[in-house]
Amino acid sequence: MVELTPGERNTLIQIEERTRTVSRGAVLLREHDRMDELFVVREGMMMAYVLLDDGSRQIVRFLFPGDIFALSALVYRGSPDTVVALSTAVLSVIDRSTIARLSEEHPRLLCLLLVLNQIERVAATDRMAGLGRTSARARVATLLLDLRNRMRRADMDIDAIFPLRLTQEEIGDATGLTAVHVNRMLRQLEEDGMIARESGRVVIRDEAALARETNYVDRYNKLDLGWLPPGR
Amino acid sequence: MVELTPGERNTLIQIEERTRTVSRGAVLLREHDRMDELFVVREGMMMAYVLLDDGSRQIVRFLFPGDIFALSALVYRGSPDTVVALSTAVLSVIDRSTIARLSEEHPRLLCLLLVLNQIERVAATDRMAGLGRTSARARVATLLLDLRNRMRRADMDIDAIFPLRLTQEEIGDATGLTAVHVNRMLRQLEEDGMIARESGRVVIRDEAALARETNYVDRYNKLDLGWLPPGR
DNA sequence: CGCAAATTTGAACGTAGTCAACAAGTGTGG
DNA sequence: CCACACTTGTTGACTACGTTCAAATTTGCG
Repeated sequence: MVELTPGERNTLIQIEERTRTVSRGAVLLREHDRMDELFVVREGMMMAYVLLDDGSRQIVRFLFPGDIFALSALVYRGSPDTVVALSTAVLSVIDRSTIARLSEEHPRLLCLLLVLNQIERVAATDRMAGLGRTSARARVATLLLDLRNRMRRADMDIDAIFPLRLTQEEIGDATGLTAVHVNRMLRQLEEDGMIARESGRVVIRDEAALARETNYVDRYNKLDLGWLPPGR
Repeated sequence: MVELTPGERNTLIQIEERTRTVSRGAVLLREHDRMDELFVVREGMMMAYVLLDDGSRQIVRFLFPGDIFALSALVYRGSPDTVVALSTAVLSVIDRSTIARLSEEHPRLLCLLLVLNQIERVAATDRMAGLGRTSARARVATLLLDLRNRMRRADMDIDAIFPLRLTQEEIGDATGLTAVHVNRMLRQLEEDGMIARESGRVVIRDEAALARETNYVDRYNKLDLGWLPPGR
């Protein structure tokens, strides 16, 4: 994204030194839990969700290598959401006081944090538009494309085939649908030749057609970071 | 929120010096427009929305005094959304290079920017949960409460009565509903004695009951900013 | 005052939800 | 290594929430 200076690179390595491994299914953080650390995903896949009063669940974010989360520890004592590992995952653990230090010693890195935040914020509005204004079929198609692309960013071996690692219920909780209806939509996409499924893996058979169904935009593209201050 | 140092206060005043007034209905920024400035709302009310291919619209954010927007100019050249004034509004205009300067001279202010970002991100996940997992009635009720509270933050005169300044179509575009259904929900809330309406103004008649319908959380409360670096 | 925009209402429709039953996987302990 | 239990996926029938379409009414602006 940006060429880092040796000083910045070293600082990052230092910051990300302390790691923790969580195994598939483990709950890293529960809603309302006290928190005072941030995390960076190094390996694996996770998800963040909220539970509503009536027991229903909304998955608000999937996390892949490179993603920072629990940044809300910078603002709230209690976690706004629950974070669970969908595969065994390795995390860097960062104390929130580190951010204060960073802001003074490496202003450009803090600006980059702001940049990551913005990318996410825009991605969040995309999801909002999807939830509010698109069909069940489009939402499922969008999720599949998004997951594939984000897995690909971490593992360039992934191309048309990728491991889904989600139950249909989870897909539903991410897209605002029921598991039953997700099943029907997947089936439809399969019958229409856009995807195939084989024991937990999804095959994208006709990416162009699938993309035409969706409102998916890759927000990690076309960045313009010309305004950044010089690195230290 | 935080006690600013005189130096920080002066810097902020300087940064926010350049203002612009936009009149009701004016489009400040159009989706995909080139942009290289940020804005802070000083007075008035605005909204940001995206248009989907099929012509439908999703309002992704309402803006009130104190809100910063077009921060995505720090990341993208083209605006991800359209921003329109819902009332005559006064804005501070900030060049994006100012953020770079700020990061070097006033690290704590940049941290506060990060904090604002986080508040918004969490509010965005609330809205996602609302869109994905709550009834039409709950969404409308949540919007009303949210708008009232945010107007109140800028104008403490506002209590149970507030000017809506939105058409039912706009409420629909914010909540993922049709104008027709919004009408029915407003009517229902009115019949149930929770609200009343009088020429563009809404009266909250039973706030407790209304709140019970919603998943609304005021995210500007209970902040914990103990980690911030010292101000300069 | 007149016109366009916004609201209101009713009726018919359709997308997605609910409920239920069964099949297929998956993992675990004997 | 198999048997059993439990989770996940699949399918059908029925329901319901919200949409669509259309027309009448009200509101507010120029």
